Amino acid sequence: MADATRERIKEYAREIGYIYNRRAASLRTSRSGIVGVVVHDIMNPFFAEILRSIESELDRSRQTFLLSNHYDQLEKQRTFIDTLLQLGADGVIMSPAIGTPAQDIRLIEDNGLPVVLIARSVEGAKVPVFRGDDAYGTSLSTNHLISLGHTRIAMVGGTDQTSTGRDRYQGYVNAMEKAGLEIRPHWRFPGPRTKQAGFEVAGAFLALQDKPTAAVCWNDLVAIGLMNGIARAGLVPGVDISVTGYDDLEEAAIATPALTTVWNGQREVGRRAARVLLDRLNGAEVNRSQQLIKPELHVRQSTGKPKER
Amino acid sequence: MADATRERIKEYAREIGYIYNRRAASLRTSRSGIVGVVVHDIMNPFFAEILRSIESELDRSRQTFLLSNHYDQLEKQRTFIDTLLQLGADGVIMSPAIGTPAQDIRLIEDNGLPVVLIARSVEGAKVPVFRGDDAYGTSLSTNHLISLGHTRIAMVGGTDQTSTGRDRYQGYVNAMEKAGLEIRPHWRFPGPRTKQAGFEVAGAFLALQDKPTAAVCWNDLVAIGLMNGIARAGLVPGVDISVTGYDDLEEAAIATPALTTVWNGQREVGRRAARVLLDRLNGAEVNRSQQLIKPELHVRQSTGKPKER
DNA sequence: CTGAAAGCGCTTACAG
DNA sequence: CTGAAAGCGCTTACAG
Repeated sequence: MADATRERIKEYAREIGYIYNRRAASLRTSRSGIVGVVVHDIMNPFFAEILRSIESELDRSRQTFLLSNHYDQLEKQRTFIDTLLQLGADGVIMSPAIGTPAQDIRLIEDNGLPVVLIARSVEGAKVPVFRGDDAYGTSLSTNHLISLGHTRIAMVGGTDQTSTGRDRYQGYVNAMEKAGLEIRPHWRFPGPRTKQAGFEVAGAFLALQDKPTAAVCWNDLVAIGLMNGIARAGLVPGVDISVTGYDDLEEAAIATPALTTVWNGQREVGRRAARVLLDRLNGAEVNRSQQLIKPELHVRQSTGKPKER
Repeated sequence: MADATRERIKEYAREIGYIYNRRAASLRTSRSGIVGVVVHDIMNPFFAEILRSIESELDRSRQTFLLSNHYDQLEKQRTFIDTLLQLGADGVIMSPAIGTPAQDIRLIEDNGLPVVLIARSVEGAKVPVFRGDDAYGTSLSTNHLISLGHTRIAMVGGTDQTSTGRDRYQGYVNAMEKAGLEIRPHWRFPGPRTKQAGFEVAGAFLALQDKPTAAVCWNDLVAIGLMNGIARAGLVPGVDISVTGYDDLEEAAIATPALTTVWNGQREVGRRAARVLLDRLNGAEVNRSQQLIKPELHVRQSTGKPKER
């Protein structure tokens, strides 16, 4: 068939409103052009920034992406994975829910869907993982505070239930120990990773007898919430209490005061994860190991010398 | 077949890893269980809050939702709609991109997908619309500022290209005119609806000879950005300059100072839009008119009496 | 009531 | 090289 004829037919098809049926095609070819993306919560700007770069990467390969939040509920995650399998998705990018067993990852792969993990790893799962080097990251911010002269430093937000949480805490502990500083258990405020949570910690934090002069926060949201709480109590963040964040969201630079934080390479994580998945879809053999993206400290106005020594 | 037998078979199917093929089923029944949701940008917490309530509503009916951002690009929106048609989606909930013609909505409906609009309406499209009463909303915040004694009031952020933008500006104009106050063109700062944009307006705003004592902002993001900019310039928002937001995001209550804003019923919008779509999917005849959700003023600390008269 | 057959709209392997 | 047929995995209408 001549190209001109082909074009004329396409033109005519468009005219009469023909719609290509992807279900039928997919049934026949067992390729759907759908990639699943599962994260904790798209309302979290950290994931939103990752999603954007995944989106722009997948767009180029004309893959449709199917998004879901699992809110750290294994059940919700499994339901979504099931939906992906039923729809014949081609692959999955996921930030696994807390407690995801390696077995769940295996099951997806056994059903023919390549998996790429982001942000969190799963012990024992043999798939590519892209995440920041969290322990290194919090050691950067903790060391920065130590070098300013702080000795009583708190850790606010996060949980021990994720690899990220454990690593970020470890980085803080490493830096403190290396500097010979004391780590008091009640200086740690575990909790959700939201502004609201940071805001709510402020009261307890400021009421401590042996009140720390600085806080390493789990992420920017917690840090901004904590700063809001400190400001609400009539103190000045960055002057009375130094605060560091994590992620370097777009918002960090315009917070008041501008937030000292750790750039976590979310753009990079999304882009690389999407590319590796596309490579796997094209049958390429890829590196099934953990790829740590090196974080960087961005110093702004929320940290300064301690007021009292 | 007895129920017990049916259960045993299901059990066995699960055991051997049987996966129900929804593409095949959908090909046969022409029902896919997929609902498309298109918004401007999921990174915007306003849409994120709407999406949450849509999600929880659709979850109950076991509908999968396929999400996409159009970033106000008609082309991106059309591509996504095309994908939905090809996948045989059952319906669409959308916040239409700027410039969406009624024809585009018709085309979707003609292909058998019921459409429900949220947040914005499309002139001439005969489909249900759920949005806040924007003109009424900004008149609430403007009147609040007027009653505090402000006479020079600016409008920051937004665009005339959307029904929402025009209505919010109109509400401000109405309130100003009713109070016999002057509306100066350079007191209007149109612009994107982001924190960044609000932050960047602060400089020009504060440099005005006839500087307003208050600003009605397009949404909470713009308001929080503007407040950050005001604080960065050494002034105190809520004392030196009064600021109002719009939406009442979760964040508004923990901003510094806590933001006076207009609750915009995003939960309500999402919930009702999802329900009406589900009703349409079940063949029910629904009200194809615009449903305005009545906004409410939430007064907090970012507004006060004008400092100078 | 039960079971085999037809058909949804594609793609691909195969016969002519 | 071209065109008709088979088949992906379901559901439903129909014959027995």
